[in-house]
Amino acid sequence: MRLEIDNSDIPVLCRACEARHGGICGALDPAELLRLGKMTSRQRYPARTILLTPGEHTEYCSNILNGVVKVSKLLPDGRQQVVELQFAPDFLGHPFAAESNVFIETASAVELCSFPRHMLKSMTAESAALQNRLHRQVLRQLDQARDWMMTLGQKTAAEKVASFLIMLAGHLHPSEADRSKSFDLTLSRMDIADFLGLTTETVSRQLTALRKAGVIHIDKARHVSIINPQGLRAAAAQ
Amino acid sequence: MRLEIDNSDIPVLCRACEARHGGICGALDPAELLRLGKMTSRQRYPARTILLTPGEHTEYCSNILNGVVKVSKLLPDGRQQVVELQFAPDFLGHPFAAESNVFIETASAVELCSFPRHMLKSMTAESAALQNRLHRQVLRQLDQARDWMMTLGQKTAAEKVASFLIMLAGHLHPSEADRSKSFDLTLSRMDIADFLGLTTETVSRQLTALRKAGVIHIDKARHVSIINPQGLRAAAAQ
DNA sequence: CGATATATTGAGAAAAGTCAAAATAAGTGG
DNA sequence: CCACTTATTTTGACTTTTCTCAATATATCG
Repeated sequence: MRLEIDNSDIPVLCRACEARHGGICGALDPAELLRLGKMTSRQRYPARTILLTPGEHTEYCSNILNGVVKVSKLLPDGRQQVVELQFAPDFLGHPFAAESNVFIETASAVELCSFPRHMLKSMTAESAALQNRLHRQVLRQLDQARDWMMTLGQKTAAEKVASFLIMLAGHLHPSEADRSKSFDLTLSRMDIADFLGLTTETVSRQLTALRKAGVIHIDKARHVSIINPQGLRAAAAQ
Repeated sequence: MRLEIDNSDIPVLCRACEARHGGICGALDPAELLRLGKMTSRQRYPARTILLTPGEHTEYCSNILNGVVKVSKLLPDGRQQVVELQFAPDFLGHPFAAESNVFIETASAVELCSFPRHMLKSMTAESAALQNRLHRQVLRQLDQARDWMMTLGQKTAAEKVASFLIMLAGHLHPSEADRSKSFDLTLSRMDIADFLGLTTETVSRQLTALRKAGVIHIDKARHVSIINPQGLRAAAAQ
């Protein structure tokens, strides 16, 4: 049996999918993929689209195909904490609960592959590998959340901003070597501040300090190049 | 068939276990419980026992039967962030990885029910219900971690301390009504500070402020009674 | 009861926040 | 493409919060 015969069983949508192997779909065999593919729709959202608000019900889950998604929590008085940034090929949504307890918004232009939650439910019941993959992603998310708790609770403003740049560079350019990374921030100073537990002014001042120290270069406020990765790591206390 | 016949299949150890129904064992049928029970040992640890350090390998997982377990992360320079407090009947350990990336220590006298990690691995492969329960616990832990990120990033020292007391009261007296809760702090001021991203002095000052405001009563530094639960919630910004 | 660890309190220093203004970037219609 | 408007970012001066260091008080343990 030739490979392309196998491949022909895979939905066209999935064959071209950048996220297929890394995301939860990597745990599915062609038959399962076909079943899921029939219920799936691919959608584009511009930056700053609200995808879900706390208390809102949804019957859909998604895979992130590209772009950055911002997950945050709100206090009654309006204070906001960004609790996670999600990148392709992350799974987005709650496999068991219909009601969201977080605020989910696109931070850049985003493409999602969405499918009904009940599909996920029935497929996890059949495929231990799928549930395993979902389980592992949540463990990874928990670990990241804990790392961020360390940043939020113990680090100084300068260390927080440096840590943020390192984290973002790692997600946007996972394969590249350390030196001279260059990327778009996507998030506004306000978003970064809400992620780091700082104010926009403090974020701006710390970015300026890193720039003046020759560690990074900033172009038009949103585009960052890391000139001295080692210096940045030192500034992040890592 | 009488109930006690069913019950006789359950290991003696498990029959008397306070955590059986709430913890992961609640997902197991008597046969599975018996299999796991044979590999299980119940152990007591005094307060401040180090259970696992970052990088250390372990081939065991546990259920917490009672007591409080402190999970923390360390920075190279010694700064510490407590990233979670775990209570009975939580599952303790990583179902997939042998190497720990956190520092785990008992915060009070603790009783654990430990079993080999490979047992968990083989049992999750067979029982979707067990994997599901583990998966749900991690989702709950992630949600708690996110709530704590909000506390760490956005709240003032006063709000952090009030939030901590509410959280602890909820875990130590889950069934009781709100009014006049009374409990032991278990953690030192240092531990609380490392959990809240504050210093011991600030924690102490904020506790004193709550005491002087008539919201709580403190006895011998470690025993707290909540006099005005509503005032405490208001102080926590929740 | 004394010794040691833990917690509280006070005074001054440092970090980050607030408010206001200026500078830069982005969006819009001619 | 440019001028104009609006939003975002940066910078400065000052305030507040929390930290640091030191002293005192209180608990815990043998």
